[in-house]
Amino acid sequence: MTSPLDTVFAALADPTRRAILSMLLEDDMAVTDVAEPFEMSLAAISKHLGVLTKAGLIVQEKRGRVKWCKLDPDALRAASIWMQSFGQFEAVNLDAFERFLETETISQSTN
Amino acid sequence: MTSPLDTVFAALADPTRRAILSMLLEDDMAVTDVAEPFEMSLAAISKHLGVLTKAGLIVQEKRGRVKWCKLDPDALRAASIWMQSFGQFEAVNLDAFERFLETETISQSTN
DNA sequence: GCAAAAGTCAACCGAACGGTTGAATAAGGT
DNA sequence: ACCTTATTCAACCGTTCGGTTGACTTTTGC
Repeated sequence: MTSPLDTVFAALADPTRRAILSMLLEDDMAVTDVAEPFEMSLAAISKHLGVLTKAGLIVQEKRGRVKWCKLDPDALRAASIWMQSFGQFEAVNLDAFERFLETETISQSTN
Repeated sequence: MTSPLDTVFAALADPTRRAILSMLLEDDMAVTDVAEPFEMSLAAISKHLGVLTKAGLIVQEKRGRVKWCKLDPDALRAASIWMQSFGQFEAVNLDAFERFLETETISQSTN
């Protein structure tokens, strides 16, 4: 048996997939549009979206010939709850968080 | 370049490693004692501890011939902060959390 | 009706993962 | 000194991962 946390964390372990989640945080997107900023094939992105879907992090809904991807925060919430057992995290420090997101973005673009 | 989040989430993606973290949450432990409840070789556990160490989730300190493992919540905090950008998580619901930990433990023992 | 667009599928590839075993190293106990 | 305990190392093995390519399906626009 594999716990849902296995798939959620495994999905989050890839920088491309985290970047996709960030993009979807801003707006729902079609598969092709998700793929556009990346330097890899559409098929590769399609696979990544499959991983995110299986992990329950996004949902995909086909309308016409385009498949829309939208964030589904429930699985993330479960994982977040798990993590908070360690370290008794205080309320999010937004300053630290923004600095953090910035370095994340930079390290992505230099992949 | 690989982001620290890559290694943290990858480390968390394995149920054995999450179980080890749970154990270390209660107390610092020697490698042999960490290995005891698991049905795999000591070498395998040693590898898992290596992964957790590289991810910064634990620290290992050798004293005499035994190597002590203790939790290091800093890396987890960073990952947790990242996750909280999705879903605007409210303060932890402790009831839900305990139910959750329970199912986690069960799904582990039936591996 | 047909070409183009959106997306997936299947086969393949090299690298990383999770485990094993057996040998090696280091420190303690007596 | 020597056996035991604690832990790692190295080599190996099968499976999964992240990517590619090329063929395929479905929908749309003209």
